[in-house]
Formats: sequence, C-alpha cells, structure tokens
Amino acid sequence: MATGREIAQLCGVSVATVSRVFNQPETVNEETRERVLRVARELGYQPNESARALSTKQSTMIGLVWDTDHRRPGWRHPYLQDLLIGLKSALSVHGYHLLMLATSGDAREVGASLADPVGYVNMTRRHHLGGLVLIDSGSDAEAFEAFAQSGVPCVALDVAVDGPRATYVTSDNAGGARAATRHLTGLGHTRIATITGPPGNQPSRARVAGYRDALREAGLPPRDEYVVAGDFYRTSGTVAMQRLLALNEPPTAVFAASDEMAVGALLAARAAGLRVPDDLAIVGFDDIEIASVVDPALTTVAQDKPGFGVAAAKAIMAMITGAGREDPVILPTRLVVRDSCGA
Amino acid sequence: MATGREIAQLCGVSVATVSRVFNQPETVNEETRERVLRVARELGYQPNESARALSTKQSTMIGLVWDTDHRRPGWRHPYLQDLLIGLKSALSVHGYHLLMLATSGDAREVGASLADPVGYVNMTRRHHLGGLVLIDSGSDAEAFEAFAQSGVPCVALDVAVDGPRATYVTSDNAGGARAATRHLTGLGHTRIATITGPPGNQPSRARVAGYRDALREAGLPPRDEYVVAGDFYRTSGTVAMQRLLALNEPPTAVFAASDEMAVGALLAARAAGLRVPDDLAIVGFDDIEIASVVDPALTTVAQDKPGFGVAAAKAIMAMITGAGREDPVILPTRLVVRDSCGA
DNA sequence: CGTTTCACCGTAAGCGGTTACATCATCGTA
DNA sequence: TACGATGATGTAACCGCTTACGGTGAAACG
Repeated sequence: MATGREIAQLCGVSVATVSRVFNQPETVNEETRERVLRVARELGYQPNESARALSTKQSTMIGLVWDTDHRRPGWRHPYLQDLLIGLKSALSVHGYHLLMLATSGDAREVGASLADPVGYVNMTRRHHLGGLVLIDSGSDAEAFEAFAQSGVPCVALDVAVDGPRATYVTSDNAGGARAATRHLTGLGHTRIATITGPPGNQPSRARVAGYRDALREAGLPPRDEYVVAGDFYRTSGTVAMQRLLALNEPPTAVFAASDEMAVGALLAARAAGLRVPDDLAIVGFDDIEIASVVDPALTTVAQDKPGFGVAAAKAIMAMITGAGREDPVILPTRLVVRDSCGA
Repeated sequence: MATGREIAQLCGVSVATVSRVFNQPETVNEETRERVLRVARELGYQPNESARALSTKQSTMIGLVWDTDHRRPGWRHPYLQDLLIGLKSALSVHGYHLLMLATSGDAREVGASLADPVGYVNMTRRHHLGGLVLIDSGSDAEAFEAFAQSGVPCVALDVAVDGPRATYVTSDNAGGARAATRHLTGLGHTRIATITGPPGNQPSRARVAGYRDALREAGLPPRDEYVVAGDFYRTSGTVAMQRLLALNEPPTAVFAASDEMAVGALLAARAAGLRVPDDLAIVGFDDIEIASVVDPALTTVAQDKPGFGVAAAKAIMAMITGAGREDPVILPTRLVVRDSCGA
C-alpha cells in the first residue's frame, strides 16, 4: 500500500501538497498537481480512509439500522432488496457506503436493538458515520423517536419522526388507499371492507383514512364491522377474511393494506368456495412479487420501492452537508390493475 | 465524545493502561482495571474505530460485494434478505459489521463493478476490511476468480472459487436435484424433463448432474430434448416449457432449476390447457416465498438461506484469524413436498 | 526601489488509539 | 545481601492524513 508520504518523496513535494491535490486541487499548481496524480496512479495509491476519518472526524459511510424485531421472528421486509438497490446506488453517487450495523454480539449492556437505540447511536459515533437510515421493522415508533432525538442525522422509512436532524420518507398511503377504494366503488361495489395493518402502524392508519375518504366520496356509509385489523402477515389476512365472511352481510370487495394479507384473504375466500373476482373483489397494497403470480393476479397499489432508498439517500446527504433539517418525502403510489377485481 | 486520554487523566493512569484495559485486560491490575472500566462507563466512552483501525491496520468490517449485473437490469437475488439476516447475525457475534461497498460514483477509471474487481479490492484496502463476501449476481465467474486471486480473504456464494485465502459456500445442488428427480421417478414418471439455469452457472450444472444421476438410478435413458436451458428467470421457464410441450413426446414431469422458472413453466402449462399436477408434475428449486402461494403450491428443493450467510461469516472469520484457506461449505438441501406433483 | 499582494508550498501539530520498550517495585532465591 | 524474575505501568514512537500557519519568490503597486 503506497502512502501519501511515498508519493510526496517521489514527487519532491510535501505530504501536505499531496493531500491538497486530492482535497483542494485548485490550490495547487497545475504542473505539480498532475505530477502527483500521475505518480499516485502509477503506485496504485489508495487513501487510507481510517486516517482520513480520524483526521476529519467523519467517514464516508452511513449506517443502516435494520433489526428484525425479535418479537416477530418470521418478519420480513416486503421489499428490502429494491430498497437497498435504490439506497446503495444513490449513496454511491456521493462516494458513500452503507454500513449494516450489527447489534453487539455479547449483548450484555450494549443492548443494541431497536428497542434501545443507544447502542446504534454509539456505533454511529465510533465510526463517525454521516447518519443513519432506519428501516421500519414492525417495532414501535418510540424507538425511532429516540433515534431522531439523538442528534445524529437520520431518516426513517415509513415512520414519521421529528428531531433536530431527522426526517422520514413514506408513501402516499392515504392517496394509494383512496385510489384502491375508488377503484372498487367505481366498479359498483357498495359493501367494501378493509383489512388493516397493526393499529399503531402509521402507514396502516393512513391507509384506513384513505379508505374512509373514498367511501365518503362515494356516499357510502362507514361500517365498523367492515374494518378489521391484521398485522400485515398473510395468515392475519386469512383470519380477517373469515371474520368478514361470517358477517350477516359480508362485503363484496376488500381492500387489504398489504399484498400478503390480500393473498391470505384470497386463500380464505377460495376455501369458503367464493370465486375471485366474481364473488369477491380484492385489492392489495405494496405490489410485491407474489402479487403477479397468485391466481387471480392481484390488483394492488404499487409503491416506489427503489424510490424509498433514493429519497432516503438524498435526505441523508442533504442533512450531512446542509446541517439542517429536511422536509419529509412523500412518494407517489400507483394503482396496478390486474385480475382480482374483475376490472 | 470522551477519549482514552480523558479517562486516563481521571483515573491517574496513562493512555497505554486504558488501552490495555480493553485489549489485554489480563495484563493490568484488577483494581485499576475496574476503576478504568467504571470511569469509561460513566463517561459513555466509545473507542474511536478510525483511530484503532489506523493503528492496527484492520477494521471490524467485512465488505459485501453485491452488484446487480447491469446487463440484467431486472435481476433480483432470490433470497437476499434471509441471506443478509444470517450474515449479519453471525458477524455480529464477532463484533463485525457488514459494509455494502458501492461502486464509485464517478466511475471514471475506478471502475468498481463485478466485471472489474479492482475497484472493490481497492476499497477493501482503503477501509482495512477484514475480507469480502461475494454474492452471485448472475455475472460470470471470471470476476470472482479475480477477487479470489487478489489475496484478500473472500468467500463467494454459489460460485466455486480458488485462491490463497478464498473459499465458497453453496448448496448441495446435485443432491437437491437428485432428490427432486427421485421424487418424480418415485411417483412413476418416466418422461422427466429439466429446465436448467444459464449454461455457465455452476449450481445449474450441478443440478443437471443430479437430475441425470436420478434418471440413471431409475434406469431411465437420458434424452437430450428433455434438457432445455433457461436463465433462472420466470419467462425463460415459460419459454422452455412451451418448447417441451411442442415435443412429439412431451414430458409428464419437469424439474425446474429455480422456483421462478417453475412458476413460468406452470403458467405455460396452464395456458396450454394442462392441469398441474394431473397432466404435468412440476418441481422447483429454492423454496422462495412464491413457491407456497402459487396454485398449485410448488413442490421444491429448499435451500438453507440464512445458512448461506452464517456459513459465509464463519468462513470469513476463520480466514481472518486463522490466516489460512478454508474448505468450501456445502449446505444440505431439503425437499419440500407440496401440491405440484400430486404426491 | 520599497512595499504589498498573492499564488504556491512546506512545517508541524494534531486526530485517538496501539504497542515495543523502558522503568520500577516486589519477591523469591542463591 | 545481591540478583534475576515477574508483574504493573509509563514513555514515546507510530499509524496516514488534514489543515492552520508561516514562509518564499514573483508580480503588482505606489
């Protein structure tokens, strides 16, 4: 590994000049600059990031806080890969890398879990991270708030947070739910139910609100028995659907707040001898991969999955350089019409 | 941020002693050790990882090389999330973190892509990474070989590599394929076809070999027209299936080398008016999520997805500490019988 | 011709740890 | 009593880079 010192010696300049060539090129004479650059190239010079970080007190890494909630072992993020693709590519534009923070192995007192953000914030300081990206892993929003209040730049995904240098990005959940429900009312349905996410979940609440909006628009009275809670999981969709089908006046259409639950509902409907979409119309949310392979293919509200990552990266970078707080980002959604509503 | 020096002053010892408390605790007197520890805790001391890395020439991070091959924009890893879960948790046991390396933004000459591993290896040196984990992203194995030869400890997933400090982990692809095909012969099928992955792909070749083994065991003659190549994508499965159905003597059973292609084949069969499993039996490979939601649910060969990550982490750590080369890891597979074979 | 300005560059002090080596007291032993 | 062994700690160099500050020479100015 060639060092700056070696380059300096070979070029007959000081290490300071070498450093300046890379950090403030305009302050060094063009001739010597090119000489340094050439030698650096020949030597395959790679600046030592540790030394640089030590000196400047900041690294070119941002941390990813992604804890699978241990209270829900089977939890999977619906579209982690797309999110990471967006995040990674947007960060790379600025020369930043993504550090997937690990909870300390011997979780004695470090206790780095989402429920106790201290460990993560400590890691942030240790590594001089530029900021944190917080992925909603189904746990409570309180932990997110603690992150946001810690002072480190952070952007949360799908959880509204507020803090001195914190912001969040989320989909237009209400709008998406409205579009989904409108699609149903537009098809003539009047008995439209919804299967929601966990009560505390913010996107879930927004989706319920959008659902209610669309009913109101269509002049349909809200019915409490048509709103049943799930947890985004597939089986909860099945259970919810069974409950709905047991009603005196079962719905003819269902808006599920996740594709997983929509599939669960579809299974329940099929088990009950109902044909989809003829006897029951179903709309989902997310547009994950399975939406297009189930039979019938699921009509659903698509989220801009890589867009989450890109927006998060932009927000983080803006907070790092700008040092201020950023406005939340609301990503547009898009209704994808397939076969589960008979449209 | 408290530093070691502050602790030293408060404790009336030197910074060397503070450092020793954390790195060679046994060499420092118990009394002073506890004093240092207590003060460190009170001050919320977090060691500066940049300084430590600069001094020791090694960080507590290992790099993840995961490039979505740009020649295949839509490419997705079939089970990235599970893999990451395993990787992350296994690394955290050793106090290591995962750095998702980004290709340099201005890809002038740095050219950090899988096709040109130089950029990644440079990043490895810059950050003093302990090693690299290479995720197969569908690109050619040559690039992997270049990584393996670079001298940095690295473990490849699903690509057999050889190098001074390189190894790999993969599934028992042949065994899995054998089990899948045996399942088919066991059900009485004699006309069994296979849809393979890309010709150059190693797991794909092993699966073909396993398929052939099982045919031989059952005394069935191999038929070239029953082996048609796909690319692991869904649509290639559809195309391949159409080709198979056009044969004079179409197969009554198909082993697809990926679940995605199995689904594609299923779609083609359905479009051709065939009933699955009655007219055609299908087995897949991977056991990804969609396998259980398609209709009929897919019988498939399950891979130990988190196991990939865990094994990779173990191998990397072994190479970091042991400094030698490690044996490749072959993960067991498991046949998951569902409904697509009528078993 | 003296003085100011400015572009360019070197000097050196950090940044916060790690560790080889020296120091020193203590203790067992010849 | 002298001496080597041992355990505990301090000293100081070093890791490679950044940057405030000062110095130099040439050009511009009065």
